[in-house]
Amino acid sequence: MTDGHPGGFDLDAFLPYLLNQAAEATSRGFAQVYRAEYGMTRTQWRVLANLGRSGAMTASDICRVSHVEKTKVSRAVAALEERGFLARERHGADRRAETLSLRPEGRAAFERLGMLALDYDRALRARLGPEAATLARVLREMIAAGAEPGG
Amino acid sequence: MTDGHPGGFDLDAFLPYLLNQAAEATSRGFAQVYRAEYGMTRTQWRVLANLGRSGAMTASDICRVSHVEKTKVSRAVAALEERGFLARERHGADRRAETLSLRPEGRAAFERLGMLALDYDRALRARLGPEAATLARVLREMIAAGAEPGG
DNA sequence: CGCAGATAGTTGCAAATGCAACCATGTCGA
DNA sequence: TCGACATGGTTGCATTTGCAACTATCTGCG
Repeated sequence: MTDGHPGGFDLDAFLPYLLNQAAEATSRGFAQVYRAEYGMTRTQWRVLANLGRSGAMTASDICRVSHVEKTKVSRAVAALEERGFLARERHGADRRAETLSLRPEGRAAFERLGMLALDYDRALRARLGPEAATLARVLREMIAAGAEPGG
Repeated sequence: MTDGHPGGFDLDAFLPYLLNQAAEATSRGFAQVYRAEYGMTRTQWRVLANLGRSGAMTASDICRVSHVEKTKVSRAVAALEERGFLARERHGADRRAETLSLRPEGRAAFERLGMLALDYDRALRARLGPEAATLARVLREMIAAGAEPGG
């Protein structure tokens, strides 16, 4: 499949590369959907999905949970608010933070996209066969563990 | 971990999301390396790695093989050439295309980074245990198949 | 031949990103 | 109570990206 590599490095076996390619390929497909339907960015979709899943939370909660840079979250939140998808409310106990929660429009978008995502995922899993479940489990473990060799 | 979702969509089981998180986490770690050592971009590293693996090839070959946008490749190639890492040569048969090949500096960088990547990958696999091999195989299948449910 | 596409690669421009700097608030210990 | 430092969030700026043109070359067909 590949020719000899002096140091023995084989790009086709390098996990970060494989993960990136697979992630890019699968994400690109679904990106079409939320982009066409709602003109949303990948980050916006991720923020929406997190809020849809976990209910009200702060921006830094989202950062922690989704491992997305805080400026990315900040701007996605601003965009989603602009569209009326979410509301911010000063957090009672800590006035630096604000509690984010989906407004009806945002919830509707989340539910519609959630349905489409489910379809997408089912199709993907159907193609992968029984190993899809293993894949998902291993990925979850990697993410939970920090996914860095040195971490 | 998650509460009930109206449509049954579960973000924690959504493969594109999991793949992205895992890819981001693993790539970020290695990005430190080629960034610190050579000030390279992710795309530049990928182009370098492809050239290092497959020898001389054209930019569009790289696009096809690595599924990277052609403008990204174009700019990465320009940057790598600027640093003296690669040479372009007009393709004999097709004068639109140019054959890219690593120059000694580029090859040296590839070999050094290849070694480091190998270490990185080994550490990652050690953490994952026996399922690392399965993971790699499934990812390769996904990539080969286009990785899109509809494809 | 000569013209209608395809394909290789670059460029312009708007949008998205990363990083550091920046406020505002909160926490903790002397 | 005060000052040092941590944390939530935003903003500025340079870099990177994506997409749509655009040039140049190639291919195929009437």
